[in-house]
Formats: sequence, structure tokens, C-alpha cells
Amino acid sequence: MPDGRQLSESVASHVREAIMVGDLPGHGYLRTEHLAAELGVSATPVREALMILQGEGAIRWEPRRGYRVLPLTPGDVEDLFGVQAYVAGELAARAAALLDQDAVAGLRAAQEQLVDAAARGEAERVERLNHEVHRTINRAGGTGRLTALLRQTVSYVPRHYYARVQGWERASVHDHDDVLDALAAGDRESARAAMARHVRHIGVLLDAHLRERGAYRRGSL
Amino acid sequence: MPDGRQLSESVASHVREAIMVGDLPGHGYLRTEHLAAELGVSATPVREALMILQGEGAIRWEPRRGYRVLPLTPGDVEDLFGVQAYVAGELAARAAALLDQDAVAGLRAAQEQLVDAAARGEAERVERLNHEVHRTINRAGGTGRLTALLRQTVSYVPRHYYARVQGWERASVHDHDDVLDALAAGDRESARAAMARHVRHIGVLLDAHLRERGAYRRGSL
DNA sequence: GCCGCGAGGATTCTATGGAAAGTAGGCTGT
DNA sequence: ACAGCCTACTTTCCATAGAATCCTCGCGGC
Repeated sequence: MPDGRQLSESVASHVREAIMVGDLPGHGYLRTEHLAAELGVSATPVREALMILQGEGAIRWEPRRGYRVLPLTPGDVEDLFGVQAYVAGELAARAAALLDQDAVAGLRAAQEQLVDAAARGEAERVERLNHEVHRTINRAGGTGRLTALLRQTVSYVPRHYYARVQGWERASVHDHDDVLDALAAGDRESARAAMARHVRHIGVLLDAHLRERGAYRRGSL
Repeated sequence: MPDGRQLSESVASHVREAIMVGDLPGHGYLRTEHLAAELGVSATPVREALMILQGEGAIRWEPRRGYRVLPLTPGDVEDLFGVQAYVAGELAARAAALLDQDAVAGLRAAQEQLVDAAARGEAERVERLNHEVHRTINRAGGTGRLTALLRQTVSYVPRHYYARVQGWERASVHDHDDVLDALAAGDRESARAAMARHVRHIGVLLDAHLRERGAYRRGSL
């Protein structure tokens, strides 16, 4: 529970991760006061955090009843990465038309550092650089609501969680090259396809990881 | 400001609509106490409502600063309907494989009533039946997070707003037939394509409407 | 004239208290 | 014995107040 600047967001992150890892009983109610006591805060920020999570689709709010945990099923993971692939592909396509050579060179440099960090096994640095690469592409492609939507499809899995996923670093090292090549060539459709492929790839890896860890509790599978 | 069962949701709807219509100054800050006084409620539910809207991407929360309105640009409308078309298409494809003949017959009946209501100019009834048709298809296709995501891409425009959009009723009368035919035939890809086409069609109509009404304030166009 | 700085005011944010609603368990009447 | 109601407890939900933070504006120094 790393105290962010705001208690609401801090609590939201905590609960998000707990749901992701499977610590919370699927389909069970979330009691605000219990959470508040457990985290050492008041009920108000807890309530606000649960509102945020409700907006993200992680929990369901039933008026005057409480907040119910919506367990993550294998189908959900596939679905979310499908949307993520669509949106990220679209943004990459736009970035291909907008990024100049300097920007692409900057991406190449970041990617080189990423490869280096992966070779040294510096997980945290890999994660940071990966985030930087993606953010640069996405911010180039648009600053409006499409990126907000993308953030949401991404938010349900904590950033630092990827480090535990088997094969994730290799995928980031390998897949990014195709994307950068397409961006350098200014080829919209290739960029779209490469990015979509990359995202789907990550989705498959995450799905396999979750199955192995048994994080799917009451999933349909 | 129709009092829903919960003040948070009630306030959220109010602000959502105000943003949509353009009553709120784009890029301006939203003061919680002003809103609270205006709506006759306390600051707490207002804050929660703004948290929800932040999750939907309608406003941006800057910690310790406040909530900033993100104006809707023409590009945003196009983007959101693009995602909506993708998701709704996917759900329609699944529905095609899952709905039996009875269910399709029920949809046909609802659609007939919709056509009838449109011919009589009963706007509210058209809107209700349209919602019913779409919800039936979407709920058949999945109850997980994909539908939650769809809800979100839909939520930024109030349901009853469509009645004001020129040509919307005609589109609902015409486009739905293609979708229902595909569902009846159990043809996944046709259903996907027809639904996606329908959603894009609505998006074009809404965009034209907003341009005409000058609802785009500081849009890029 | 311009930059840094500090006091005042405004606003967000969290905690606490009380009211409303929902739930569970036992009791009574048939 | 079973169904329906009633009471007590739990929990959500909203309002209010105080603490922390940020912006604004004016003053002094360079």
C-alpha cells in the first residue's frame, strides 16, 4: 500500500491489485469499514476508491447494498486485450503519420536501453522503458478520449505486475522492433498491425500466467 | 436533475449532460462546492460523482487541484464510436452464435413495435425499444467486462439525447433489419459487420448534429 | 523593471457523526 | 409445523467541520 498522493487513488490501487491477484473472494461483498480499518483510513476515501473501480468495471455497485467483486474470467482477459489491441493499433497508425524522424530515433534509443536492461535482468528498468515507449507512441497518436479509454483497458492489471509474467520481457524486446520499423517507414497499416499483434501477444502471455497461478477463481473455464 | 436513487449517480448524470450539451466551459475547473450548492446537496456525493466521470474520461482529476472539463472534439466522437462499433460488433457476432429462434423472434417483435412507434412519432417509445433491442443483443453476447466497456463508450451521451438527432429514428428503423437478419441466420461475421455499420452510422449522424448545433466549443476543428 | 517571497484567501481532502435502508433471526398466530 | 411480521443489528449513505494544500496578490530586494 504505497501511499500515493491521494488516499482515494492509493486505496483504489490496493483493491485493484487484490482483485487481480485473487485475494478477494469472487462475487463477495466489499465492506467499506473493514477496508477502511485494514488500511488505516476513513470510510470516505474508501468509498471514492470503490466508485473509481466501479467505473473501471472491476466491481459492481448495488445501491444501498454495497460493492460486489466481479471476478476476472479468462474470457474477460481475452476481451480486454482485444479492445486494447484495437485501440493501441489505431493510435500506432496515427503515430506513424505524425512522428518525425527525430521522434522515431528517440524511440529507437529507448528501445536499445530496454534491450540492454532486459539482458541484465533489470526488471524495473525494463518496465519503465517499456512504459515510456508505449506512452510516446500513444501520446503522439492522440490526447483525447481514445487514450483515456486505452488507459482504462490497461489499468486493471498493475504496471509492475508484468515483471512476473513469464516471457514478457522477451516479447517487449522482440515485438517492438516491428512497430518501430513501421513507424520509421511511416506505414500506417503496418504500424497498426504490428502494435495489435504485440498487444495480443502480451495478452496470451498474461492469460497463460494467470492460468498457471490459478488466479482465475470462479471463471467460466 | 431527476433524483435517482443515489445522489452520486444523479449528480453524475447531471454533469455528464451539461458537458455533452456544452453548458460547461471547456478546459475550466469544476468547483465542487458550487455544484453542491447549485444542486442542493453536500460536497461528498458531488466529489464521488466527479470521480465516476473521471473514470469515464469526461473530466480529468488533478490531485489537490480540482476537476477539469475535457471538451468533446469531433475527433473524440469519431474515436468513441469507432471503439463502440468494434465492441458492439464483437458482441453481435457472439449473439449470432448463441441466440435461438425464439429470441430472434422476440427481437423481431420489438423491432416491429419500434417501426410502428417511429411512424407515429412517439420519440420516447422509439428510444425505449431501441434500447431494449440493443441490450438484448449485448447481454446475449456476454455479461463480463466487455459489456462494461461498451456501457462506458455509450454513457457519455445521454440516452434521451438521441431523440433530438436528425435521422436517428430512420437509422434505427433501417439498420436493425440487417442485424436481425444476420442473427436469424446465425451468421457471425454478417452480424458483426451489420452492427458495426449501424453504430458508425449513428456516429456520423450525431457528429453532424453536434456540428450544426455548435456544441463543439474548442474542438480541433 | 523584474524576480523571489510571504501572507491571505479559497478549495480540496479526510474524518466523524447521524439518519436511512437493508438483513437476519425470533416470535406469534393460524 | 409453517408462514408472516416485527424487532434489533449491520451497513450504506449524506452532511458537516477541521486540517492540509494550492493559488493569488502585494511587497521588498536586486
